[in-house]
Amino acid sequence: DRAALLQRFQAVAEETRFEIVRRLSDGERCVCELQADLDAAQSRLSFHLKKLKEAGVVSDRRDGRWVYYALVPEALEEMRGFLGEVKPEEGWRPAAPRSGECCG
Amino acid sequence: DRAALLQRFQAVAEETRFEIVRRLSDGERCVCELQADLDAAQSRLSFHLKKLKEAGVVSDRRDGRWVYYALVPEALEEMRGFLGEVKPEEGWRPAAPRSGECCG
DNA sequence: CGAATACATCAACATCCATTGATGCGGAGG
DNA sequence: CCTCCGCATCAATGGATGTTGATGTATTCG
Repeated sequence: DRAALLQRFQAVAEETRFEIVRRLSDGERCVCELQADLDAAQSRLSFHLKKLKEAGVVSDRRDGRWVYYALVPEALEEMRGFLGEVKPEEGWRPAAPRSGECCG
Repeated sequence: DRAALLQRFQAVAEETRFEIVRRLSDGERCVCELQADLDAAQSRLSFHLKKLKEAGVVSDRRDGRWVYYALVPEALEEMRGFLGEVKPEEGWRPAAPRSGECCG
């Protein structure tokens, strides 16, 4: 789904969430750990983690009173796939302006 | 550079610009072509193309009175690289809550 | 030159989005 | 139970960002 893919890019393309994703790179973390790492208010993290989860970029798991967040590999792979598809292999257009009026 | 990388994600993570990138997938296009394809106002496209260019995602080339925009493969590859790095291979953390207080 | 075309830029406005502090909720433990 | 802790949610605020219409600039052509 194209809208879902865009949503994932939007989720990652924010400073705080970008850093969260990097932190989750080497395994799951609970909110309070991220809170300490990023020196961010708790409600702020909750907000961003929710965005990431809604976009399908992370998953959450409850263990006692802690909630652990982890990356969803498939989501990242999907984004990677998009970037791979659009990347121009070698096929360039020879710049042929439309005949007569540019955009008839 | 980490800030530059984030900027690239921010550039792509917007609906109009996302579509522009898709359109540029099969070669360079002038603004008026994109304008027709996306049915968008000219000043709107100029605004978004500027953002993409500032982020290094596209390059522009002037030919007569037309300006052609094209994707920058290295930029897309860099983003791809990031997603590949953070993607958890198989290494999960066994969820060991911090001893005593969670975040001492 | 002067007119027309392709595009960039600007200011004003609208809209979305992140931050903050307060409150709510559920689980754990005395 | 009652309380503390980890986390989610909410309303209000503020700042960033996209949209629109007008104007500016460069280039081509008659």
